[in-house]
Amino acid sequence: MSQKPSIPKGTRDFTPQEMANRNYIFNTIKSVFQLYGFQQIETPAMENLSTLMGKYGEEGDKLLFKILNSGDFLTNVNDAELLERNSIKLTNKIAEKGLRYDLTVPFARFVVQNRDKISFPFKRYQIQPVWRADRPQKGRYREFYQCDVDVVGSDSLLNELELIQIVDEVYRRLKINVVIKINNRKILSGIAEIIGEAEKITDITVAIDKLDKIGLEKVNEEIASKGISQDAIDKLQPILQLSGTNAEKLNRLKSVLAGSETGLNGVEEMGTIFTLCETMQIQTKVELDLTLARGLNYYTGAIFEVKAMDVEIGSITGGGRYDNLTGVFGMPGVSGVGISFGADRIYDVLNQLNLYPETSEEQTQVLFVSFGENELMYCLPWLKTFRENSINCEIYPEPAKMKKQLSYADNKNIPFVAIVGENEMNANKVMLKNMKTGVQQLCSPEEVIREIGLK
RNA sequence: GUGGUUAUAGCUCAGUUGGUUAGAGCGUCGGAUUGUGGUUCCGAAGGUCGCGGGUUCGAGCCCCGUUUUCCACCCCA
Repeated sequence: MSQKPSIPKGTRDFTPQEMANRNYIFNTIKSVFQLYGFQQIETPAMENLSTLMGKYGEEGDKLLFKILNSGDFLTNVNDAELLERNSIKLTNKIAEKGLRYDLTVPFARFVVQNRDKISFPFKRYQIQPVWRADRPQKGRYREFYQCDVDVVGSDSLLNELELIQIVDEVYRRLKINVVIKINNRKILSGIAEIIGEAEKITDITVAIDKLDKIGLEKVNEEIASKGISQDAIDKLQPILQLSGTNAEKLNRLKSVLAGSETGLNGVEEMGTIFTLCETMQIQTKVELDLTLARGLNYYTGAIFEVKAMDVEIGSITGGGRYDNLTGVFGMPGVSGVGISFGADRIYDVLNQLNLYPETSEEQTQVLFVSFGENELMYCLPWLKTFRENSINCEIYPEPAKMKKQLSYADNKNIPFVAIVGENEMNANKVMLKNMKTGVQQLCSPEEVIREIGLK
């Protein structure tokens, strides 16, 4: 009575090889975060649904995984409610927890709840999986990791600079060519204001965000379908087609947005950020892209998006400035800015470009091969010594045939084997074999440590 | 949520117009080789053809449903 095992839609297993590769990404990101003084936190996989609901819009609520209450969860539901078959209403009665959808909202909750233990500005990073009941497809999963780094409680644009520096450093270390696209919500608001459609800011930004994907014509169609006047659309055209250097674009915007205080404010912020980037000699290309909008409505200032140049994949990092994120949890006036590295997409990029380092630090360096109980016992103190010297080693735990033990080393890509039989025990040594060259020699513990240390 | 697509051995995949006992490569295990891996040779194990129904004398193949895979849209990392 065996059944074929499977895992839920949109989830994945990771093999040891894959984990080594993923850890390379996480460790790289982590060490850069720490370089800038960010500290790690974790929050629970599940949150109260009241914390999550309504934070991601109506679409987002549908994508939340809800957790059925334990026990007899129908106790509080009466027959009338059951017969009504209203899923949303019923869900509220039978599920009070859900899996986290991102790391930002739980972080906002964390800040409010732990404000007495935090000193501001609070710089935190968080690397954890999130879950979305989305339909999986390329580069898109139902369980995936986010690597979030945020500063809250500081309005300074130096924070924006630091985030750009972090992006620059992380992708240099990972050897991925990227371009950082940057825009400002205030500029977008200013534009909406100038063309006389300030109310429709969301519809406009959502549409122009698709510009490089569907083209100018379709964008205009979509904007028109949202009830925006032809006059406004005409005014929008020169702005959408703005080109040149960042400075040229900003200059042009300054005159276009002359009538909008918010817009000018945004232009000035961008100017400051570009100057800072130049001063700090950011190597990655930082490009003002007015078509960058990002769907999330809680952004209020700068918005970032990072694209890989050599691979066709969605954005691999994104974020922005959000004022008052903690407001919904009763703590107003806390401004924050942060970005999120999409670890799973970075993983896909590295896989396609094959950019992993050749040797992994996690790998076993020596395998002890032995032929009987006596040999096993003889090896144990050796293993202890090696481990005390930080050499990853293991012993084949049963007296199998040599062929089998060596194949095991081969499959695990272990560079050295220490063969132990009667001769070696009598000499108080091991036969150390280099699996790559095939060369072997009798060695004392010190000699083995030296030999492997040389690698 | 909408549209398309896929499912056959542990993995990657063949399988003719619906016709007897469903094949290959890789991997696994055993042997050639009792203390030497990767290469080679020989052999073996391994399948309710995703699941449920239907058509048919007969279904891996046709029809319906369902689940799953991948892809596009919506949205997003």
